[in-house]
Amino acid sequence: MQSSHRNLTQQLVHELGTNILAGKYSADDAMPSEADICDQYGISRTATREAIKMLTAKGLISSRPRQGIKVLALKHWNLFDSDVLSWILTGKPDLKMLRYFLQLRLAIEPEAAYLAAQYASPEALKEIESALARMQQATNGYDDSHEADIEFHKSILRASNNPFYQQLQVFIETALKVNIRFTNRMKAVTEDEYQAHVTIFEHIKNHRAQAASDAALITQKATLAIVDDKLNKLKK
Amino acid sequence: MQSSHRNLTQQLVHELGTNILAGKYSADDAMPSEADICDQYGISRTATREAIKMLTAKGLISSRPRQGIKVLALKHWNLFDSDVLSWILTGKPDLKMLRYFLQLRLAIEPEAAYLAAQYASPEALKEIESALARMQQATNGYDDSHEADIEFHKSILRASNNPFYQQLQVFIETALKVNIRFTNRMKAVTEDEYQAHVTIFEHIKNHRAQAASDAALITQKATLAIVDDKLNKLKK
DNA sequence: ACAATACTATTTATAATACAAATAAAAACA
DNA sequence: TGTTTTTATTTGTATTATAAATAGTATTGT
Repeated sequence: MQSSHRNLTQQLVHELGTNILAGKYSADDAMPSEADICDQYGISRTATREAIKMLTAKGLISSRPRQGIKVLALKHWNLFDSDVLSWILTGKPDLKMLRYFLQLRLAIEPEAAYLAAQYASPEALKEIESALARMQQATNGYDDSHEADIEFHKSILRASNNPFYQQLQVFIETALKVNIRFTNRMKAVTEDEYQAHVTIFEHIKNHRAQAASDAALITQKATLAIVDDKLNKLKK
Repeated sequence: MQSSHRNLTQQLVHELGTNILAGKYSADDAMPSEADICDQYGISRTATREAIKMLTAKGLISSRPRQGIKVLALKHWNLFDSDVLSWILTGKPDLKMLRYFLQLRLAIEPEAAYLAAQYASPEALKEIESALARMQQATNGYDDSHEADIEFHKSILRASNNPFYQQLQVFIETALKVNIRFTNRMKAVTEDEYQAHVTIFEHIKNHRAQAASDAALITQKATLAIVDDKLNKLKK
């Protein structure tokens, strides 16, 4: 178990969480009992149980007398929990997972742009604009373009003025990171991509909600189409 | 603390969770310490700490030495956690909250219908159809129409074949329950509403993805417009 | 007077032990 | 064979003790 600034319980949560997401305990009954975990990691039952409770709260496992600890089915997992999302990222997501992410981004982001155009505060607008500026600098090599890209998408969610959309920031961030990993570009964001982002921002700034939504939709559809295509070819 | 079939830790999680969502500890430092909670509910530190860890895992609180336990800002809460959603429902959500729900449903449900039209399995289609049948029976007074309505919307999410959309079943269910509470209808779902649902199903069944999405969108927009209107009038 | 440092008190973090409760599996029984 | 009882295993709860972290206070040196 890696040493760290975090306490024992949190370290164990992280360790077991990554293992579960990596499918290490998929053999159904392969999840160790409380006592096993204590032995294996050399820590007390107190810390172990608290870690187990945290994973239970995130929907990853169940823990009952005599039955022991079991990894639950995927449908019980809190997939929008930021820890769970970070563990997905650790666990080598495949193309299918990328498609799942894109399919939800396609729903979320255009509507978030719509809401941002309606409700964004001046401060929220400034945040979007500053992320955009960082992207431009990055095309000149002065900044990390992908980081700025992520910040742009997150700032629109914040501008939506809706706590549910705001909560989805980590989801979108993870989706973008998975996407970046697959497109495998060491290269920065292209000029075309940057211009598409500028268009979205201009529409938001000028309160053209439907136009902002449409502009966001187009990019999403294009990206998803490419991945759908790849997956269809793989099937053959 | 209500007695129940659940164990002490789970009872305490529920108790504290509902209190937090009800804004009982909003006074910043009003959250009691471990020792206080033990006294107040007459239970051991073990059970108390495990409950605190579960609430921490859901993003509701933080707990650090010397600082004690604090309710975190809304943006840290895992709003898509099914427990948190159930506690929102307990906590008398207002019109603004209903709008937040509707704004996200507007994004999710049309796209879910789109995906269902593309990917639904025969079994998934049967589930949608059977929910629809229950709605029709309900117009004749033989079933709970709202329950059937909720089941209809959830079955489309399941049919999407995407774990993220499937995970949002509890969110949509909660959104519908909040909506039902506000429209305050003792009456069943109307014939018009039922027909709108039939249309969506037919499009899904016949793989007309865009038509299914559009049909789902129309109802959502109408509902949101009504609530937006109410809120605007309240501001004046 | 001020800044840096050391101290102290409070609260959570971890460990260890003991026993209670739940329950799956095995044994006894009708 | 089907039902009931027993048993063994695993988690649930309680208690006590000590360690670690840290906000607030006091001290010290300049």
